[in-house]
Amino acid sequence: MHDDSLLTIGAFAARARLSPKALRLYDRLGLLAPAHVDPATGYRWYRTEQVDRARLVVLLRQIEMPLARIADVLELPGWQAAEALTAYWAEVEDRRAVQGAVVAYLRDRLTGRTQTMKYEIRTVDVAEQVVLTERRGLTAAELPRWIPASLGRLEQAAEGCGGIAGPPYVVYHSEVTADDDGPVEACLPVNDARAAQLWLERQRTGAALRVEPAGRLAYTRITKAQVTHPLIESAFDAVERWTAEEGLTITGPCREVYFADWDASSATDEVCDVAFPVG
Amino acid sequence: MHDDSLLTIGAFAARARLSPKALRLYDRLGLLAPAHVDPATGYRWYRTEQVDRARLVVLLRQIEMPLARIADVLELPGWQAAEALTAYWAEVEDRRAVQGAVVAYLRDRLTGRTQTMKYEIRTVDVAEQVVLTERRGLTAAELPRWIPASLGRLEQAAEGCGGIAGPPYVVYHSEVTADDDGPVEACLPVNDARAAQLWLERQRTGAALRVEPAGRLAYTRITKAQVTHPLIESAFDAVERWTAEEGLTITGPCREVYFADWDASSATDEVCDVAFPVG
DNA sequence: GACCCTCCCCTTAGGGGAGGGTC
DNA sequence: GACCCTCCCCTTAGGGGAGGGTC
Repeated sequence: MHDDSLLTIGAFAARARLSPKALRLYDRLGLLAPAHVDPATGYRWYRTEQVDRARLVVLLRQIEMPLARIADVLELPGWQAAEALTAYWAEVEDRRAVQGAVVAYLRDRLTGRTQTMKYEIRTVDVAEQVVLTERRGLTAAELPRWIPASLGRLEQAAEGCGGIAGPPYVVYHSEVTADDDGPVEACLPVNDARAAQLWLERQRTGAALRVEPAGRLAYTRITKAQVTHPLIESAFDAVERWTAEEGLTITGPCREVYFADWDASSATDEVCDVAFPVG
Repeated sequence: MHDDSLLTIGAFAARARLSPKALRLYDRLGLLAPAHVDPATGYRWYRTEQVDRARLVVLLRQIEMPLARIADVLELPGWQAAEALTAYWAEVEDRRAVQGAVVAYLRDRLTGRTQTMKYEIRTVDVAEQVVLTERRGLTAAELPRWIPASLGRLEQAAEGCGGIAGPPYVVYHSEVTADDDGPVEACLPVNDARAAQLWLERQRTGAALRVEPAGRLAYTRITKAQVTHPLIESAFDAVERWTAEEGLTITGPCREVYFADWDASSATDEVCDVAFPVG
């Protein structure tokens, strides 16, 4: 009746190393339709050449790519498919890097705060700076949205103020607790203080201008994966403990200095200094 | 009516950084029961001290630990909880290592068999060996179960044959294809050929004794993550291509030599040599 | 008015059947 | 007799409502 070279669903499944159940699903989703379906019996018949495509699906499922995304990849020509694969895997690895940081934090916490996490602490002397700032009372949950938005506005504004003179940073004027945050200040050093003054008077935005005094910072450098609650707290804790051990005094509120391009960084790239002014 | 220090589900959720929906689920699963439930209204009331436990659940969910497993971890004392966490994460990393190998293979395949995967090929001269063997026709799907079972039996048997004289290996007497495998032979070198002969006559098991002639092997060393279809095929391919390039001739069937303790190895440990006899 | 309650439906990728034809 | 078909139910960790009380 039908072509002898056609395979039943069971035979095809065995060749492709997957189950008839899976094949019926892939058929229904349009991912891998049988070469022929008997209109009377509903029997599915597959062609031997379809095994390659089926095997590819099996492999992509092995790396847990969702079927919808697999469908997209299957439509792409080879090299673009390889790029899509690479992009997908990069997402997976980034997520895993963040999770790895969480695991490190948890291990510490569960073993009873033995704090085995290692942070390398350094100090740096910074000169006086004129900074454009925005200030606001925020809860911890609002921070991840507000910080980029505020820094974005400040960068925009800096163009009229002689340009950006250094990396943006965020100052936490009250204790960084998880339950409620006090005033938070986004800061961006600018080159031209007088232009900034004039600009502010004209614009009447929420921004302000102030002078950040020269001083010494104790800091530790962390990766993008670590810039998240509650991980980042353990970095702050580490700097605080270190200053105490060194006999230094904390002379101001803690801050995060974002020295790298956030969007261009991957989870394991260092992007931020967690710092306290010390004396 | 109720204690002023109690929190509503909404307030508690905000502090713990999760949703009321999630809290109701955790309540139902017995993972995190409210301190008090009003019998008349069904309102859930949480105590402030419960926030820590809730935060712990949030962190464990961030690393995608299943709720059932989280429930177990929560019952453990601190250091054991840390061990359970470590065990869980090791599983995750192992799975990811295997998937990483699949990604590498796929990248090659999708970019059109440019075969960018690098295998370091070496040769080694092996002396004549007396080996205890089991032989059987198997499909690829049956291999992962049969190999360890067979080698287990041979190890058992080797005790009566002067002990194990070298790493076990598996010989594929027909082409290693995915669709159907021909005869496969599990081999274990033993020290005492005469004892083995006597032992075999007494036992009448499925095992046999033969002499593996001395010769040269071309091989590449692979990790546990790579010992899986279809990855391992690309390793065999690489060895085959290398022998052709070197002007060598393949003089016998290919084999896998398991030189490391399989169960004690992690996914990224090297465990196996993929080899061809060459002349 | 804002908050809380209990259903109920939905999502992913199939596996495990039941009940009934088909090679 | 072994294989295939189409339902139908089940699993995870919640999110999105609807409809109706509660602070």
